[in-house]
Order: sequence, then C-alpha cells, then structure tokens
Amino acid sequence: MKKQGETTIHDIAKKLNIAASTVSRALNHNPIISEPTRKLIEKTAKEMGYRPNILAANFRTKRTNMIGVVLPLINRHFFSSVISGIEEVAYNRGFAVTISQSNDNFEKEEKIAQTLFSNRVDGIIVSIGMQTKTFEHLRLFSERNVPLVFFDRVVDEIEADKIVVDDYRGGFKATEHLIKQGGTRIAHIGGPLNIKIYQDRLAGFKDAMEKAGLPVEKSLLIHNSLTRADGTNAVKKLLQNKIIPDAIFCANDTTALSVIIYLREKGIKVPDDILIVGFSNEPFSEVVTPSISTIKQPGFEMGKKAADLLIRQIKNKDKPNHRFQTFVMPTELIVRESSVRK
Amino acid sequence: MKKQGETTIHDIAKKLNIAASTVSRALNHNPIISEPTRKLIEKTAKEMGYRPNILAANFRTKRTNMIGVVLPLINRHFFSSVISGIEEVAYNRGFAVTISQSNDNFEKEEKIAQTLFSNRVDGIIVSIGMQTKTFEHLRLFSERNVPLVFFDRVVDEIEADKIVVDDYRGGFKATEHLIKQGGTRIAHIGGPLNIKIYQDRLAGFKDAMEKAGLPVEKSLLIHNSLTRADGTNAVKKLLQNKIIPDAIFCANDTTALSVIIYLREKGIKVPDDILIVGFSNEPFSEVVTPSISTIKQPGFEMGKKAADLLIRQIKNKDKPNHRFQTFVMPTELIVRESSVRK
DNA sequence: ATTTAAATTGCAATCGATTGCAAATGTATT
DNA sequence: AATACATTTGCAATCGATTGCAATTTAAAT
Repeated sequence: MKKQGETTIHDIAKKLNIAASTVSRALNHNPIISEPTRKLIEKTAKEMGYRPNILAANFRTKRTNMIGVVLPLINRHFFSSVISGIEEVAYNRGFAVTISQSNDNFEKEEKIAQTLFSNRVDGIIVSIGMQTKTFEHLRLFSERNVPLVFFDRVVDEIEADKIVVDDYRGGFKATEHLIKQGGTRIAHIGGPLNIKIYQDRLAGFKDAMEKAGLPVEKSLLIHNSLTRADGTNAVKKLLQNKIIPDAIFCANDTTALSVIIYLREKGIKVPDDILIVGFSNEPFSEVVTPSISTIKQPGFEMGKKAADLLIRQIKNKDKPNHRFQTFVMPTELIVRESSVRK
Repeated sequence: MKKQGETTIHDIAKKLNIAASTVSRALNHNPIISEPTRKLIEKTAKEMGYRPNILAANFRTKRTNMIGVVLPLINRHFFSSVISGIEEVAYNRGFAVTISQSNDNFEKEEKIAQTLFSNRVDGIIVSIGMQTKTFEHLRLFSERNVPLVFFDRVVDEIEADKIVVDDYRGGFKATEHLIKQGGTRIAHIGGPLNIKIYQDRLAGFKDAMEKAGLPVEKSLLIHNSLTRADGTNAVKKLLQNKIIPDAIFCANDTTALSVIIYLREKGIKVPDDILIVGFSNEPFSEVVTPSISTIKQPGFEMGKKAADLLIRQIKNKDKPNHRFQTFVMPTELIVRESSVRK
C-alpha cells in the first residue's frame, strides 16, 4: 500500500487516469467540467470514501467558511435568540458558527477577538461588553477588511453594518405606559452610558417625561451594570431618597426582577405602591409574581438579519465601496402585572 | 515590493539571512534553537508585524486547536454553565471552543457532527438530543480516533469518557423529600427513556417510593419531551386520573413551572394541594411564586472536568490504551416553597 | 592542535487542494 | 478538408508552516 491515510483528490485522479485539477473542479461543481466526467468522479470519490481535507482547502483559499460571534453572555434569552437566528441563516448558507462569550470582561473580549482573527474567521458578529470603551481589537477586523456586523450593543466609532432595536422608542413607550398608569415620580435604573443602547433608553425615558410635563429628578436616575446585585443596591438607594418613586423603568428584566424581589421583602407592593417595567422580555419575566411588563426585542430576527448582512459582505468582498447600513428593529411593549394598578 | 500581503516566516528568514525552518522553530520555542537566535527572531518578527498563518499550520500539523461542543440548547442555565466551564479550561490551555446547538433535533445534530468532523476539530464534547437513538454520527469520531467526551446526556453504546450527575440519587432525594412532606400519591413527569438520565431519575423515584412502601401507580407516570407545552398536557392528564396526585416530581424545572402555572389557573394550590419538585435549578425556579424546589447540578464543574478530560486525551493521543472513565458528580436538593406545606 | 561529541542551523520535501494558463479534443463553418 | 472556434482537460506552480535528516558550527577532551 502506498498511503495509509485518507484518500485525496490525487488518489482519485490516479485511479481514473486523469488530472487532480479535474477532480477538484468536478467536486466543486465547476461547470467547465463535462457532465459525464463529473458524474464519474463523484461516483469514484464516494466509492473510495473520499472526504475533502478542509484544512488544505482553507489554507489555499484563505477562507474558513466560519463566522465568529462575540457577545457578553449566551445565557440571556435575548442573546441566545440572536444566536439561533444567526445559526439558522449561517448553516443554510454553508457557514459554521463559533460562539464566544466575553462575560462583559474587556480582556476576555480582546482575547476572543485575537483568537478569531488569528483563526481567520470569514467575518464576525459582535455585541460589545459593558466594560468596552476602546475598540482596537475590533478595528483589527475592519482595518484588515474582515467583514464585521454589530448588533444590539454597537460601536459608533467603527463603520460597519449594525442591527439595533429601537431602544429610544422602547424607552419612550415603557415610560409613557408608566405615566398612563399614574406614575409621576418615575425613576430609571439604566446601564453604563458608554453603551449606546442605554443612552437611547435613557433618552426615550427623558423625552416621554418631558412630553408629559413631568420632571426628571437627578436623584431618581441610577446607572450601573444591571446585575441582580446592582438592582438591589439601586432600589435600596431609591428608597432612601427624599422623593420616593412611584414607578421605575428598569433597563433590563434582571434589574426589574431584583427590584421586585427586594420590594416584596420590604413589604412594598408591586404594582400597588410602585409600578415596574423592565426590558428584553426574558422568559422569567412572564412567570414571576407579579409578572413583569417589559419591552420585547426581536432577537431571532436580529440574528437572521445580522448573519444575512455579514454573509452578503463576505460574498461581495471584492466589490468596492460597500455602503454600511444600520437597521433598526421595532420593539413591542408587553403589559403584564407589574405595571398595572388593579 | 515583492509581496503585498502578510509577512511569512520566509520573509523573516530572508531578512536575517537564515533558514525558514530556524524561524519556525524559534517561534515555536523549540529548545533546539539557541537563546540569542530566538530572541533576535522574535524581535524581528514583531518588527515586521508577523502573524502566523494558522491555516497553514493547521493544515501541516492536522491539528486545529479547536474543540467542538454539541448540546441541545444553549439557553438553559445548566448547559450554559457547562459551556462556561468548558471555555474556562479550554482558553487557558490554548484551545478555541465552537458551540453548536442541536435544538433536540436529530438531523441538526447529525449535520453539526459532520461539520465539526470535516472541520477537523481536535475533539468534541457532546450531550445528545432527545430524539437521538442512533449514534453513527458520533461513532465517526470514536472510530477515527478523534477524542470524544460525553456529559449529562451520555451514550452507553459508545466507549468514551463521560461526566454525569448522580441522577439516580437526585431522583431519589427529590422523591424522598416529597414523601417526607406528606406526599403519598406521587406522580412523575419524566423525559424520554432512551436517554439515560431520565431512566436514572425514574429509577431513583421508584426506589424511594418502594423504600417508603408507597405504590408506583402506572397512571401517575408520564414521559414526554419536558417542554412547557408537554408539562401542561401532562398535568391536565394527571388531573383527569381516577387517582389525583398529591405531589409531582418533574424531571426538569420547565415542566415544574408549567405545572405550577396550570394549577394556579385551575385554582389548585401549590404546595397546599399538590407538592412539586423540579430538576436542574434553572434561575427562574428561584423567582417564581411559589419558588420551585429542585435538584441542583454542578454545571460549571462538569464543564471544566469535561474540557480537562478531553484535552488530556488530545495531548495523549499517541499513547496507547486510554482507559475511559465515567465521572459522577453529586447533586443537591434545594428546598423552596413548592414542596413545603405551610 | 586534533579528534570527538554536542549543540545549532539549513535543506528540501511535504501536507492536499486550488487555479492560471496551456494543451488537447470536439464541433461548426466555409 | 481545412480553418476557426468552443469545450474539456492537464500541467505545474502555489499557499505557509513544519520536520526528518544532513550539514555546519561550537565546545570539550585528549
């Protein structure tokens, strides 16, 4: 025996007394190869148990058919919906997806970006972490012409396709709803303002207040990292205020949840004493008592769109002047128990 | 200019008037290269902005430094904890992780396995889907000597390292607890019996019943796919029984949740009328009303262990006769409101 | 100063698929 | 039948890093 390992196109070529290039082209459905030859080659390949060596092909073509996804945390319903959307589109178009979570840790995010770049992914889809304030690790991609799409937590400083939800309108609708339900001293617990979505949710909040002629009290505005612990601390602080809020718009459901739990412990009734609205429509928001009113984001669709845009960029890499776009997806207010006075 | 693209080891070699092989060895910290030469090469490489072409290296070495993870659904707290554990270990040891979800869909799982295999991952970590009853797509790996580690939903038919939790004891403890709380007509809503963990949870249930001298009523045993909808259907069915249960051991928290919601709608009180215990300790189980008693699984540790075992196999691939092991991790009963009569 | 052994470095093949260009074959036209 | 053109196929270089083995340099020993 000559070779012990896998069969290669050369083995097939030798067996059929043709050139390896012909085999390669036939197997790639290159129309320059005639129908009968292609059929023959395919048949032989199957018989010989041929499996293409993707590593060799990748090396030669400088493509990997792999797209990288970088996001803060996969264990959030919103993010995992996005992933599902990305996967659906990517798999159907022949791309594998590799997912990495930064845990909102900047160093981890940098390292992931490096790894993905070194591994020559064909493109990446990114939602940045809470600590991320510089972007060199992402510029790496845009500068070296590796397609890049942002979603949700996007970066203004880098030109790229972007998919966001209408956070401004989301914040506006949530606040407007609280006002309609009788809120007047409305607090907002938001995320870090280096992240655009939290700026926008805040802006929506402020505008809704202004429109209703309500004051935005500085002491009723808190920004933190929106974790369970942060939420508890925030509500504690709010309750120590001179002005105690009668409604709170939380920039995510996790915060809304911890607020509700803390208030329950303190014997403060939601929604009777304080109205609450969250953001994201995490599954738990539907099942806690009281169930949490929230803003629903179309995660799955965002993922599909992001993958579609990315793959489009990958396929058109040679074509010049791609025009970057930002897609704004609609949000939906879901009214549940936490914001409706009985 | 000669080349327009990336600098290669040949460029470095030419510049220093040495051989490319020396450059390669130096950059890989091969001790055969003398200290001063290595230093010089590293310095020059940095100056020239050299980035190794991983695709070329992968091709040559037939390794990718990538491990694949296949699991049913990333959006489960347990699974994403496992992923975090895997990532932690893998990154520290120089491996990238690519995660794919089968959505409990057999075809998808097969396709993922194919893709990972074709992409020559160095090893895979798998938890099979609910529909998976044949294993050729996984044998592919074990037969071709690609390291494989199972976790949670393992496959008896394939020899491999396995990490499981003590599902039997989990089921036993849950049931025992329900009995202590006064349950006598205890129902069990379990998963598909082609999956070992559900067999084991059932076995634990049965043994606890037997030990207490309680009968296991056939009509109080239901097996389904443990989704929200399945849970609702199951509890409906249970309520139509001649013998109505006074306690239910659910094989996951999702089922426990939908049971609780359904019972609430029907005005049946949990825990007063029916006691409930779930499994997995999903985050929502803590925050629903009533909070759900459940069995906690050490997901993060399982992930770390799985990655460790896999990487160990990868590193020792040449060494003969690896002895496959099964690790059983402990479970913990968490008692909350749903199972304690006031 | 020679010989011998050890430490470094270089040569050149190799991994397997892809692709520009040349060559060969086939078909149509006059 | 000869020429022109279209259709297929083959040749050979190439991608960049790795590695067994040979060659060279250096150090140690006599």
